[in-house]
Amino acid sequence: MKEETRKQDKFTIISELARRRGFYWQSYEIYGGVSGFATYGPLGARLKQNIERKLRELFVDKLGVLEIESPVITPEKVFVASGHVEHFREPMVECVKCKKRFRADHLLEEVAGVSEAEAEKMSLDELSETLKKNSIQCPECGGALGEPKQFLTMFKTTIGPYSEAVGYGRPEAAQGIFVEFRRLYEMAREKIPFGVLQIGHALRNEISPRQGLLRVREFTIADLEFFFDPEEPDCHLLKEVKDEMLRLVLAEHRLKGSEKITEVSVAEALKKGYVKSEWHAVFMAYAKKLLIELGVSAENQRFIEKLPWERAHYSSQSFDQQVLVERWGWVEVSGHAYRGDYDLKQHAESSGVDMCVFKEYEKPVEREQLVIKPLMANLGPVFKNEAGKVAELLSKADPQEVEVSLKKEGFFKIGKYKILPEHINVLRQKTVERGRRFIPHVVEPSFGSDRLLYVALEYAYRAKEDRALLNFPPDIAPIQLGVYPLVSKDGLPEKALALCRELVDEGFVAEYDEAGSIGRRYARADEVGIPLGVTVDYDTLKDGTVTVRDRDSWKQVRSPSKDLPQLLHRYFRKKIGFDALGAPI
RNA sequence: GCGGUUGUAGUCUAGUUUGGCAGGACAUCAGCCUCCCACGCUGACGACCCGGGUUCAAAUCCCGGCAACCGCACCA
Repeated sequence: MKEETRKQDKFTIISELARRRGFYWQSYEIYGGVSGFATYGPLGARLKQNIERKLRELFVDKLGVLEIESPVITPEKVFVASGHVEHFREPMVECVKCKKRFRADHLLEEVAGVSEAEAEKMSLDELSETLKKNSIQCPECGGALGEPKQFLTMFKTTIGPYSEAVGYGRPEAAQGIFVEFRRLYEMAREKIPFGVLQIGHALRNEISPRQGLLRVREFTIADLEFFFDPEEPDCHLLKEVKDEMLRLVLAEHRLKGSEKITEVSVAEALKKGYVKSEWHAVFMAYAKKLLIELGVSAENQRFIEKLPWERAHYSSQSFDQQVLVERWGWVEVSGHAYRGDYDLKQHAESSGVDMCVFKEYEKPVEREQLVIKPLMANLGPVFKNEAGKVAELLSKADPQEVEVSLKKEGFFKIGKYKILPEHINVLRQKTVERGRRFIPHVVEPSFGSDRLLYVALEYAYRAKEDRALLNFPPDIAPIQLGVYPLVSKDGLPEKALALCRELVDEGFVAEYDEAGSIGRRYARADEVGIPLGVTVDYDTLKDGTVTVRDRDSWKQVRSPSKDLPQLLHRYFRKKIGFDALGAPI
């Protein structure tokens, strides 16, 4: 891209506008700034809250998902169990001569022809050895390579005064949900399926974050872990979104080097097996609708299926929801991973806590079961002090086998012990199974708040008659109303200020402005995306009506100020449009 | 992390070649004007990325750091 075009591209314009008007900027500016960290100003903080509120409305209010808030600092054990300590790192080697750094595993793949799967499994020592064996040198300058080192992309810290109590800043909010699964399951009244949402900060020590809000080291993630029974994978919400169209870039096409878009309905995507789980597909549909509500039209969105080696270690199928932005092309705004039972299983194993759920059958299943009961009175005298061991072995034996062997041979050999019929009772016992125990499967939609905010900004940006305008959807606009006196004299300011207070009292985010000409104030308001302007003029003094101005069309309607609260509430709830706010002028 | 380019009020920028009072525009604030889209007038506020060096004197030259942009690399 040419320097000139870059100067005017939307990323530059948005970044400048964001800084100037207080949406966001780079943190720690007074000390020169630190890349990968952003501070949200008054407008940005509010915009972000509004976007997150929409996530809550969608998932918590409508779908009944539970929301929690858990710590960022996490003891090492958790991320050892989750696999992050092992996988959230890159082996790097540095050239001794030119100091360039390379991924050690990638070098082996490219230069020595080691397969990707193999290279990924290697330890540092193995990598080092293989590099030496193949006498691999710096691909840039031919210099010698140093020892490979791990670059861990999690932030490491210690908990309390003991250096051995290692902790990490979480790179995702999901683990905070998995480790609390038992309690959350109880709070869901032990009913499956259910979902848990967490919106909070996550940390990733990116090597070189350079894309403004799109890649920061500390960011806000909205992880929704949805737990369901893999044997009953049906989603009751499917009917609501089955006809929603999804634009998919499938792995099979990507493997052939194509980014062909397959446009199918949710129902079709499932039928054709493009998306493996109903819940997965349903959440993708909701994600698409959410982005539309944030101002990103369908044709500027797509879901790209991750290739096996691009997927995170826990995932068996993943789609990234991407949005087209001007400077960088397609960028990820949400990830949709099928995590299976990976995480709960890992935590169950590491912690020793059972992560199974119990699901009652509609009708209990009666089952006749073969049971072996050792008759200790008879075993004792024969095996003496080994009798206990024999009994234990018997409890592990397959009853079926025991019975068959006894019938056929007249005895059953277990280890070095010979069991005769009189040593045991073989019973047919009726048991009633009332349900099933299993580890739930998880589908995870995971949104990056900061990225949602950036795309909402970029898609809201319009240049109109040489001035900037942000046409946020009214329900995410950081400021809802601008209230103005037409001129600042003759009692109009007092009247307007009173009206503004009244509207704030009614629960609106309204701002009063009397500085400069009315045109200038409209322009100022447009630039931060205030959807409606309410202007008090001389007619207001006579008949109590005010003008309401629409940010996008600049149209105006006239309405009695006393009707405003009710009308505006309906407008911001999307019950009525702008024209219904009053009489045309 | 590497290489190249760059860093002047909130924003855009002049000045850097050749060291010598840092200037403008927009925005903001106060006042005037103003009956609906950045009008005009008066005034005010406000900057040389940070640290060190050379020099009588540094925005300017040199060194180091930080940051941004571009390229490379990286992005579980």
